[in-house]
Amino acid sequence: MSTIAKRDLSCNEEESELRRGPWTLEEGSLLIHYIARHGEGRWNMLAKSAGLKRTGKSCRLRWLNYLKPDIKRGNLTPQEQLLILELHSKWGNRWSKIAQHLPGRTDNEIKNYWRTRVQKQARQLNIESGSKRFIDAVKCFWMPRLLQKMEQSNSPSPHSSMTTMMNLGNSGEASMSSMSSNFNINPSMSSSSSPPQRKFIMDDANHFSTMSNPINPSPDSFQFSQPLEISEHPKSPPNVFENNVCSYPIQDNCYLDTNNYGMEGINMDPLSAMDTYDFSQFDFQTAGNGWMLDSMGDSTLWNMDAM
DNA sequence: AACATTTTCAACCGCAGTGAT
DNA sequence: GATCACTGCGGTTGAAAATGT
Repeated sequence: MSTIAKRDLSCNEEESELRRGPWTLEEGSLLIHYIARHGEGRWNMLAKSAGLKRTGKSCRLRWLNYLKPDIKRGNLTPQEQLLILELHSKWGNRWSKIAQHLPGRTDNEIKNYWRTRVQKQARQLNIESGSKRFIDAVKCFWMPRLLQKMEQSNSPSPHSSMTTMMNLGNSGEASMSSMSSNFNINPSMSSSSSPPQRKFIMDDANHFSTMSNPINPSPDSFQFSQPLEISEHPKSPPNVFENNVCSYPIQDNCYLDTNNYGMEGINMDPLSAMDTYDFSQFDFQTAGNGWMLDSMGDSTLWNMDAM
């Protein structure tokens, strides 16, 4: 153990008494009640004062990742997954920063999601998870599928969930817009029964809406409560975004232009993208392991249907 | 049912940044 | 400016749970 780690234990004479490993209910209860009375912070002192035989660090982690009342539990929604993908493409492994935009989700949870789900996909595609190829694949397949799932499960109150989720920064430009400003989700890519084709549109007022009929927009829209933020990230391929027109860079010098409000607009669905994209660059490992069918469980998004 | 393998995720570690002394 | 204590972040680990054979 390093000297720093020893220092973290703060009092060597107490080192042997410090507990490690999984927290017990009793410890959690002690921590909750202490914080309820005295608030959080000053973790080393808190640990001692609360009578916990834990390091301050351990207390902080347990509180922030598990015990804090506003922690959201359960699977990440498609909306949240989509946001993680998008924000990661901009900021990389800035888990804490990404978590700030997902209320109730912790950096640890997002990090775990990325490592266990997203990187797994990358491995199975035989591409590096941070590479441009992977980002392209995410945008061409995963994001449209997530958007479709969002649309399919368009719960009774999409407004509230998306408004919460989209409560981003205020530097002025859209992040979700890069993949959702206006493009079609073609249900043919995954379903034998075909609901009407729908479009995702974001207007100048950050209204993010879906439309089954572009002339007569449906009411199932939601609004970004603040202008969305985008920031430079070297790993992110360039997006062209002007006047709510999004062009996807799907290959070098080749863009999918979503500048079309009509039903004949260019599809962004995976099947169509497949027609355009040169997938010979991917070394798909489809034989034997069935990754496309089973790799994501309920969140199987890159399935054989889509391919 | 039993065992093996894989997946998940809570917890730990080391490091960097910051403020106080 | 040097040192120390503390906090927060990102990477990693390993036990438990889930899944496969």
